[in-house]
Amino acid sequence: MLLSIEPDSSVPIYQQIRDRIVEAIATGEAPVGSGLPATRQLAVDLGINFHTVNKGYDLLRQEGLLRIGRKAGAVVQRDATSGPPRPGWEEDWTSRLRTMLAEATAQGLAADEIIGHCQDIVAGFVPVTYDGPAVGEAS
Amino acid sequence: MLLSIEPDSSVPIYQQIRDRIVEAIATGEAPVGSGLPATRQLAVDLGINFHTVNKGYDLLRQEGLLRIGRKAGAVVQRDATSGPPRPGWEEDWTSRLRTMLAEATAQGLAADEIIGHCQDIVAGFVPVTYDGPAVGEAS
DNA sequence: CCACTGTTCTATAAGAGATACATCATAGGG
DNA sequence: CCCTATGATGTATCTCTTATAGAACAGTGG
Repeated sequence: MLLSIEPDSSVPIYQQIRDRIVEAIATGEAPVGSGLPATRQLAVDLGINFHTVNKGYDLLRQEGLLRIGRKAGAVVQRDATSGPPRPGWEEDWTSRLRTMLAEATAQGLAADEIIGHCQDIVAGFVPVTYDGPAVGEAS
Repeated sequence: MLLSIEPDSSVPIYQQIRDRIVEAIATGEAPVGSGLPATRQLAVDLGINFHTVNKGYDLLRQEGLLRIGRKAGAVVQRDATSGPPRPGWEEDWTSRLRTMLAEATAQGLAADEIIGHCQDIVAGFVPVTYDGPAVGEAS
């Protein structure tokens, strides 16, 4: 897990951490069951405060993508087998996606160009499936 | 132009205003050349401060989607004929889209489901074309 | 005892509102 | 016809609240 942060960006650092990890889950770089770095360790690596990392992890926990425990640290949890997303997630996500696609349309991108971009991006992702041992689970 | 705002949302009000207007441009509800309500008027209608509205309008101006003048107020400007988006826009947009699609993948949505959502949304948009008189232009 | 996470507290910056100022259009009087 | 008054609009400055980021401390399990 190697992620980089832009300290001078307008998006909060904890949001950047959350985004990069979400992308790592989608690309398969952080498969379900794999452990993420400890909050303080990652904070040192990024040169930021560990509380900021903690906030990013907590966001992912609220989204059901992470399980945080003392023993194993942060473990990627969400997959097709761990139940559906929390209620209302799909509506919220669709709404945000709508805004994003509207922006592209307003900027002059044609419909097929937009869909092409989406396909290119999704093609780089792998479906989340859990094929390893129960890392972080009680023995 | 009828737009509603969620005052208790976590996303800033000025961002909501910007998002709703972007969507209105994409759906054709606010075609290029049409005028938006005056900042103070819209602020009264929404029950918020006019400065907040002004900030939302200013965002759209920076994105090249709006032209603000005393005479005609805020006028939708961006279309295919008013030049390309500002440099770096497409890279930034693609990056944000990537995060959004990764989120859906991590939540368990299949690739074809994601693309289907995108197609459904884009199908509700109309290409931005300017077919009216030069509203707000010097005579 | 060591390695982790969780909690509480404190500066700094962003969001939202209130107020005051500058600018332009239009109407009315000279 | 020109000048000025008034209203509308956009712009700038200030203040209050909240969120963000950082620092020190406490709790928990191996």
